[in-house]
Amino acid sequence: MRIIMHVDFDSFYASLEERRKPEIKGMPVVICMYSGRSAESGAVATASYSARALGIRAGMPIAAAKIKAGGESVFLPADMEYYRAESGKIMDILEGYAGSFQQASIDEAYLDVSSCGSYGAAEKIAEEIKKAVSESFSITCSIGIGPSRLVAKMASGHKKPDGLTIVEEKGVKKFIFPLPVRKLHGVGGKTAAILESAGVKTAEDIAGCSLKKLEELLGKNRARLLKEKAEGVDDSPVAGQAAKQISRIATLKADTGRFDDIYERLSQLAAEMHRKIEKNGIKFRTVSVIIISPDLEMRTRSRTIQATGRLEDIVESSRQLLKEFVREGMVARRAGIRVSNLVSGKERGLHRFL
DNA sequence: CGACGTGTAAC
DNA sequence: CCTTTTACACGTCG
Repeated sequence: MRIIMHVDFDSFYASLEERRKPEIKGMPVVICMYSGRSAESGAVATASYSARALGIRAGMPIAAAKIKAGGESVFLPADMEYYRAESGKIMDILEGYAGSFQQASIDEAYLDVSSCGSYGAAEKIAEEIKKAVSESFSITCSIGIGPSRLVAKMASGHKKPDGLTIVEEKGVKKFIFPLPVRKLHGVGGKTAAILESAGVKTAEDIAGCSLKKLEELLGKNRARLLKEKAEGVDDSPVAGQAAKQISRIATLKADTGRFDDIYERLSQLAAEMHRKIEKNGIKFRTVSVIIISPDLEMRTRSRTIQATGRLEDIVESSRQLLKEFVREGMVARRAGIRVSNLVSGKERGLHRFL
């Protein structure tokens, strides 16, 4: 039987800024992604716990957060380079405690600690990790331990910040069943509304629901995946996975339908993306252009070509795709670029044999 | 089946 | 007033 740990750094960006600027410690700290179109346009990336107490949440417009904040609070621009560098150092420490390891995002990781033998031993490791991370990096984290990634993740979310929650196999149903459907990973507002209007309110309701009925509500695959989650079933291994797509998107200074304006920005994004592609030795077959209109609707156009890693191929494909958008009279608030159908650099492709 | 466009979700 | 990046599912078309 496996023992999996999920480690989640508490309000990570805000915690790093408080460490850098001790004078703001304890104040409501709001880390912002500024879009650059006006002084305050943008969204909240992370709010410290004292900022959350004021009702400030990730994803909220900065202007809305400022209204909630009132007086004594600190709004800072996100410094992603710094956060990524610090994250990398912490992840290196965590990896040392795991049989297998998977970084799930900049501030989350899964550790397979099965080889420690017992939940008691896993708890000791978790305490050691908290101590090491706190001493070396001055941040707290919340840790969940369970028999699967699914349960470990839900456990880490149970008590925050600085929490440690253990859910053993025998306690899984008791832990999951009372949860409102919205709390299950993969259930957002839309899905929750569908389920609730069908009288399905808790994880236990999902578990008790026939697969057929659930499929009518959500479709075949989502129904199966959600039922497994509600029942606490998850066999997915802790293992890194190759990326399947790489994208870059940016907000434009002003809404525009002009080819030249959008093309200039797409070219910059393509160059940025290409550095990452080079670094990873990746090739791709599909290039997409993403346009977000002033009413925030997303549109994409894509084109599949011969496997390539060249910047010129990204730029040329995106030029053609953007032409289509402009011809259709599309106006852009934001514009971006994506490569997918990734092929690892060494693979030459099956066409050699066909 | 592969390609394409959209929707949902999480961080 | 409304960021950024990634993943997955689903419908449609040829």
